[in-house]
Amino acid sequence: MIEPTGLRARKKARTHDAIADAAISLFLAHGFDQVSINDIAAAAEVSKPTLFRYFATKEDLVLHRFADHNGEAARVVRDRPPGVAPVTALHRHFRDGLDRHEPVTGLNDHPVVVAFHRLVFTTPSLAGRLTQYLLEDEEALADALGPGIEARLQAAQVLAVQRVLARTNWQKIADGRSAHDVHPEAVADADQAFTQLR
Amino acid sequence: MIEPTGLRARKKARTHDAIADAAISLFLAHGFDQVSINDIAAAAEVSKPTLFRYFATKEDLVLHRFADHNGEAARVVRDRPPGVAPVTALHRHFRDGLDRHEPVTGLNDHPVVVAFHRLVFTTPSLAGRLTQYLLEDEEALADALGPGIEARLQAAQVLAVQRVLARTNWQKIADGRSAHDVHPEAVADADQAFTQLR
DNA sequence: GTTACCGGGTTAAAAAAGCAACCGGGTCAC
DNA sequence: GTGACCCGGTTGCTTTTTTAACCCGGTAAC
Repeated sequence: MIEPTGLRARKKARTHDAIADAAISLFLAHGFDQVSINDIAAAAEVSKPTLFRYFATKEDLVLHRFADHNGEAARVVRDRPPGVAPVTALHRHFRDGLDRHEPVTGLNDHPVVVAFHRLVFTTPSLAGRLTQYLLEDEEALADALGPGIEARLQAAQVLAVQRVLARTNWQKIADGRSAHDVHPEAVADADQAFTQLR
Repeated sequence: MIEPTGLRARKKARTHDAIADAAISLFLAHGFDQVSINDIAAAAEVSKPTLFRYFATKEDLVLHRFADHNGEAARVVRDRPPGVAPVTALHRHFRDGLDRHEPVTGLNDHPVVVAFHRLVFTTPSLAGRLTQYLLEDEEALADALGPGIEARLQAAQVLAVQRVLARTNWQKIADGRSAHDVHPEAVADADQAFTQLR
């Protein structure tokens, strides 16, 4: 997967990042609804149509970071080593995420990450759009698990589990505890939840 | 002269500066002939045709700084206060340049300015193109001075004087002396030369 | 109750930039 | 001497970006 490193691609990536960075820092500073698209475009030194060529909606300016994880669950299942059950692979992957303190797991106490999550969870339109992403993820995972209603159900349950685990972790950290401190509980919760899934 | 502050103009100016800065720093580091247009375009993160849309020739990458002074002599004459002779106005303007240690006067000991001048004077194609610029300047000055052969002659003499004065100043500084040290001689030389012009 | 503004989002046309391929002159190898 | 390269510079086509204008829903003023 050697992507083109031409001038065009490089500048596109830079513009994308410039817009996203400007948007998120403005949102964190003043709140989602207090910042207009025009403000962001001006801060990123880009015109409004250009901004919308990179991000379909205002919400996506925030959520593209989650979108990066789009289809991740499905990929984990598809790429699992032979002889490993799908749920086991997902379990391991989630635990790896906890160990690496990945933001998606909620187990990250970096101030900007915490602030970012609070922004998402406390802004209705963002939380709403985020669930849309989760639904797409769910569908992809279902396809990876196979045909039939059982696959669909399992996919829904897995993503529900991950969502609850992540929110629980984030809540503990938002209450002031450190990621390191929370880690054991997070692992225990995950182990229990995933074991129950089988 | 309120120039547009739109995005287009701003980015154009930035691209222009990026190309010029990349070019000059590469030229100073490795010499004019040792650096190719492709090197400069790559360093400025710009394509070759784009580079040539901003600068007509390789030489102009260096000389656009002189080009900024294009028509300056003519402007000084046109804008002189009433009752002041053209040569007097030019004389004063040159002396102001000396006092402000403007690079065009040669009386500037900043290392990159000195290196820049050496680059120009020791590279034949650059020195050649520079005289082209001087000729245009001369014509403009002649027009500002009025019609007829006398105006043309005087214009030629004024620019010749300025050129010699600047080169003399630069030579002294290239020999290791400081601009502050050379300043009195430079003023004396200028006063003598301009007085003789009348 | 319209009038007028503001915010998210779209459109069409024109400018700018990128890319690839080329030209013409020089130079070096063989 | 001819074939292969490099360099300065150009050309035509495509992609990207800007600009200004607009649509639509909400909301505040009068």
